[in-house]
Amino acid sequence: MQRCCPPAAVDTTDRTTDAALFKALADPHRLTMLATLARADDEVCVCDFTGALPLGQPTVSHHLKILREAGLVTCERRGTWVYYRIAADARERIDSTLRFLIPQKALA
Amino acid sequence: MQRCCPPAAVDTTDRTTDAALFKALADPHRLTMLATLARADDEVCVCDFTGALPLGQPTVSHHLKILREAGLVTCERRGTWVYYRIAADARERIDSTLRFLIPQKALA
DNA sequence: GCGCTGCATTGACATATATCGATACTAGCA
DNA sequence: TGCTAGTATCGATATATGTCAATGCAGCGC
Repeated sequence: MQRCCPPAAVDTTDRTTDAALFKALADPHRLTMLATLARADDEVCVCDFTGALPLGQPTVSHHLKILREAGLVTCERRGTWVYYRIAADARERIDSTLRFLIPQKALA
Repeated sequence: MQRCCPPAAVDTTDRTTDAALFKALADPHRLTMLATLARADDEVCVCDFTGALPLGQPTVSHHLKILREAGLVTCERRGTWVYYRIAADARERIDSTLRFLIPQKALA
């Protein structure tokens, strides 16, 4: 086969970890939770999510676990209730992943 | 049931569109393609991807379609070959989605 | 036209994911 | 100790997703 053009250099960096981060963000309900936590002055109780989201309690717990395992939120149990808050570096982690993925071109 | 705390305001914005954007980013091979396009001075031929990725040609085409439908890349056919380039506003679209999702807290 | 080549689409299949019901775990309270 | 309530985990299921083989389509050269 003849060449179409000078062969382009395909970036060979493994992006599995980056993809995992975006995967955690790839659900509208999880984004709702994150947005809520990001806007909350303080922590948010799980029961607030189960009350406000059109999801069963196990499903809410499932999504929170995914956010936890992605390192985007942290939680703390106090008595019967569990309170979640957004990880301090959540935004920065996504930002830096993005910067590494799509470096900002110099402005023309 | 007694309250655990003053009820938190759950953000009710529909995040379906945002989730769709992140869904397009939630695959390592698609991130590889995006990173390559972001670093290419010019456009990249599909054959470069099929040559460099451990994927069949239909699969590469499938992933490129997803990136296209997400508005992250554009393509142009010239003769036998099809050339892709990253959308000019790809980075900004993701950035603004992120800013809307997790507003940067004022620094303490 | 005919054949060849690069890319897109289709169909099938295996795996992953979202969801729920049932159940287990933990903490507070009688 | 038992009972109740909030949360997490488990099991099952339906849907979504990634992958490939087969096929279709567009453009080029004979």
